[in-house]
Amino acid sequence: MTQSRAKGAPANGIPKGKSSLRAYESIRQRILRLEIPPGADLDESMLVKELGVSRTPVREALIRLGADGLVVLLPNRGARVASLEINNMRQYFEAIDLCQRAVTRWAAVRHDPGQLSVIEGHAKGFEEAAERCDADEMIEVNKNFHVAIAQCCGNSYVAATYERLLSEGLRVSRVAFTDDRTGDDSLAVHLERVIDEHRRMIELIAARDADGAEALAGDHARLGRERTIYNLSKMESGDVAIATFD
Amino acid sequence: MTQSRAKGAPANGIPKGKSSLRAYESIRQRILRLEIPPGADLDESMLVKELGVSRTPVREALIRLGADGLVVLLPNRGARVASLEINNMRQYFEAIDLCQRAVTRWAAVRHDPGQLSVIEGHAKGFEEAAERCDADEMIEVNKNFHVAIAQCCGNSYVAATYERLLSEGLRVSRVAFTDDRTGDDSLAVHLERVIDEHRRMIELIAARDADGAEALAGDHARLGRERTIYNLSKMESGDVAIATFD
DNA sequence: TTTGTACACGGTGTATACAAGAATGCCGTA
DNA sequence: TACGGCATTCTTGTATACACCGTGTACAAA
Repeated sequence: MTQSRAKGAPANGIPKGKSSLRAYESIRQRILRLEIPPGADLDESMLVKELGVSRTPVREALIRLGADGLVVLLPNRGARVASLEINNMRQYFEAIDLCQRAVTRWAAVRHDPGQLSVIEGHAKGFEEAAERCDADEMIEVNKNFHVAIAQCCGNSYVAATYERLLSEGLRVSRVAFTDDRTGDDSLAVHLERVIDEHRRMIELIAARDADGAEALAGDHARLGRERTIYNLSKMESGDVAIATFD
Repeated sequence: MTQSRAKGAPANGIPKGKSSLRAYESIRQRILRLEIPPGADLDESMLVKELGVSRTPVREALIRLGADGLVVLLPNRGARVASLEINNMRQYFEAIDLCQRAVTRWAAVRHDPGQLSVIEGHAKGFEEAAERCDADEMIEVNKNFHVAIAQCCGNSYVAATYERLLSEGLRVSRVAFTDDRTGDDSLAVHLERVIDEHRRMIELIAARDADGAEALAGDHARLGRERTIYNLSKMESGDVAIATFD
C-alpha cells in the first residue's frame, strides 16, 4: 500500500531540502551516539546556534525525530531526548526478536542470490572492525548487516519497523559492546560468538533454510539481549540513562 | 527504551499546539476516509485555504503524515498521498498478520482482567454497527477493538507498529466492507464470521489461551485479507487506487 | 511564615516575508 | 516545423517577526 518512496529517500521516508535534512541527521546522530544523553532537554535556540540554521528546519527535524520515537515532544514545553529505561529493554528486545526472526526467515526464502554479496560484505566489515577493536564501526556495520538482510526479506513494512528498531538500538549497542568483564564473558568471546552467528546466518540464508535461519535469528537476538541487560544492570545508575519525565 | 510519552499524547507521539494538531488530524482523516484519493497531490496553499491556518502548521502536519507513511514527501516538489497498490497488499497483510498474532497472544498471557471490558465494549459496538449497516462506524470500531487488545499486550513497540498498520488499513477496510456479492460471499455472511471471531478472541484471551488466541488472530487476519484482495481484484481499475509516481 | 495571586520572562506556536528551485511557455534558430 | 535554451512564474524551503502559553518569582494578605 504505502510505497512509492522518492528516489534517494531514506527508510524513514524523509527527503526535504538540505537544511532541514542536515538538521535532522545531525541531531539524530548525536542522539544515537549518546552525545546528547537520553532525557536531555532539546532547546530549539541552542540547536539553532549550533547548526547555523533557523528555527524552521530545526523544528521540522524535531517533529520527525518525534515520529521516530527518539524525541518526546511536549506541547508548549519543548522537546527532550527519549529516555532509555532498563525497564523498557524487555519490550525492546522482544520486538527486535519478533522482527528479526521474521525478516531473516523471509530473507532465506525470498532473497535473490545477488543480494548475498552485500550481506557478506557487511559481515566481513564487522569482522575487520572487531579485529581493530573499533566499537563505533562495529556498531554501525552490525546494523548494516541486519538491514541488508531486511532489505531482501520482501516485506517493506516489517523491514522498515525492524530498521527503526535497529536505529534506536544504536544507543544501546554501546552498552553491549562494553568490555568490563573477563573470561567467558569478555568482549572478545562475545564478538567471536557474534561473528560465528553472522557467518552461519549467511549460510542458512544462502541454503534457503527458513526454519534454521529463523531459529538462529532468535538466538542472535537473545545473545545481544543477555549481554546488554547484564551490562546495563552492572552500571549502577545515571551513567547511560535514567528516565526523567513528569 | 523510548517511552515517557506526554500525558494525553496520541499513539503517534505527537501533541503540539492546536492549529498544527488540527491540521494533522484533519488531513489524516481525509486521507484515511479516501476523501483525498491515494496518489493525489497535496498542495500546501490549497490546504492552507481549506483549513484556515498558515503554511507552518500545514507543513508540520505533512511532515508527520510523511513519517506515518500516509504521505510521500518529494523534495522541492511537494507531497502526495501514498498510493494504494494491490501489489503491496501481500506485504501489508503479512505484516498485519505478524503483529496481530504477536499482540493477541501476548494480550492473552499478559492482560489484566480490568482491560477486558474495554475490548468487549468495542466488540459490542461493532455488532451494533453491523446491525445498522453503518460501514464507517464498523471500520472505526473494528480498529478500536484490535487497538484495545494491543494496548494490553505489554509491548509498546509492537503495539505502536500494529496501530500504525491498522490506521493505514482504514483506507483498505472500505474495500473489505463493500457488499457487491451474494450468497456465502455476501457482506452479511462475512460480518457474521467477523463477529464470531471477535467473540471467540475475547474468550481465548480471557482464558489466557496463548496458542489459541494467536491461531485465531492469524485466521482473523486471513479472513480480512481474502475478502479485501478478492474485492480489490474485482474493481477492474482506477476506482480505489492506482499507484502513480515518478 | 505560608499561601495565593499577579506580573514578568523565557520559550514555543503561528504567520508571513523572502529566497531558491522546478515547471512551463515562449522565442529563436536550425 | 521541431528542438533547445532562456525567462517567467509558481511552489517549496528558510528566515524572522509576532503572539500565546507555561513557569518562576516577588509581593501582599491571612
